[in-house]
Amino acid sequence: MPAVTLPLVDADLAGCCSPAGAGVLDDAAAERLARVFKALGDPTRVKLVSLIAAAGDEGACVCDLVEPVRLSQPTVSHHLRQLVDAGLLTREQRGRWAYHRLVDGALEAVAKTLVPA
Amino acid sequence: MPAVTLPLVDADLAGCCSPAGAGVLDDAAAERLARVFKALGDPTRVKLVSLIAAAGDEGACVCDLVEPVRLSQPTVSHHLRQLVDAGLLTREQRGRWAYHRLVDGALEAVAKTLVPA
DNA sequence: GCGTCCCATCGACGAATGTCAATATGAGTG
DNA sequence: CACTCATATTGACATTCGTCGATGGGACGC
Repeated sequence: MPAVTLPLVDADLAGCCSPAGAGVLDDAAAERLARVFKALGDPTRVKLVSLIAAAGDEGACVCDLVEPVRLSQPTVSHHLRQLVDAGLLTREQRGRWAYHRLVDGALEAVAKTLVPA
Repeated sequence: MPAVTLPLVDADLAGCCSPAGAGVLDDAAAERLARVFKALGDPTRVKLVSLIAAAGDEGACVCDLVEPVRLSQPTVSHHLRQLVDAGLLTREQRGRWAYHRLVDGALEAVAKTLVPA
C-alpha cells in the first residue's frame, strides 16, 4: 500500500457532477462519497482533522495529537490511517516522526459535493 | 420525539466558527459535526439524499425510494429516520404517505463547516 | 553494538451498525 | 365496521467499528 495517497477526493469526487445537490447519483458515486463522509463520521477524527488543519503546512506529528485527543497512541494511529485512506490526509515520514497534513483542496472538494453551485 | 426536527445543522453548525478549517474545535462541536457526517457515511443514505434532493420541494414518499435503493422497506425507513435525526431531512405526513424533503440550507451548512472562508 | 523514542500492526474485546422478516400502527376506502 | 395500503417499530442476526494492551520496527543517540 502506498501509504500516502488521495484515492477518492481528487480522483472522481471533484471532477464529476454535483452529486448530493441533484442528478440521482449512481451507486459507485454514492459509495465513494459515503466513504469520505464515514471517515469524518467520528468525533475523534473530526478533531484530528481540526488539529492538523490548525498545524498548517508544517504538519502535525502523532505525538502532538495523542494528548489533545485523550486516547491511546495505537488508537490515534488507527484513526489517522482511516483519514489517509479516505484521501483527506497525507502522511510523511520525517526522521522518526510521522507528519500529517491536510490534502490540498480535499475539504473543499467534499464541500463542493454538497452544494452543486 | 418530535419527528420533524433539525437538531444539529441549524442550531449550532452554521452559527459557530469555521470548524474543520481552523480553530482547534472543542469536543462538543466535534461531536455535533461527526453526527452529521456519520449520517452521510453510508452509501444508501447518500443515495437517499440524492434522490430526495432531486425530488425538489414536493418531496419524495418512502414508496418512491424503496425501489431505486433496492432494499427492504423497513431498512429504507430506518435510514430515513437517521437522516431526519441528523437534521438533514424533514418528514411530513400527507395522507397515508410520508414525504421527505431536504432541510433548507442543511447541506450548505455542512459545506460551510468544511471550508472556513 | 544497546537502548530509547516514535509510530504501526496485531489480537482481542464490547459496542454500534445495516439488514431483514414479522408485526404493529394509522390513515383511507368499502 | 372490516379491509387495504403506506409506513414505523420490534427482534434478531452477522458484520463492522472503536478501543486497548502487547508487540514489532525503524531512526536516532550513547
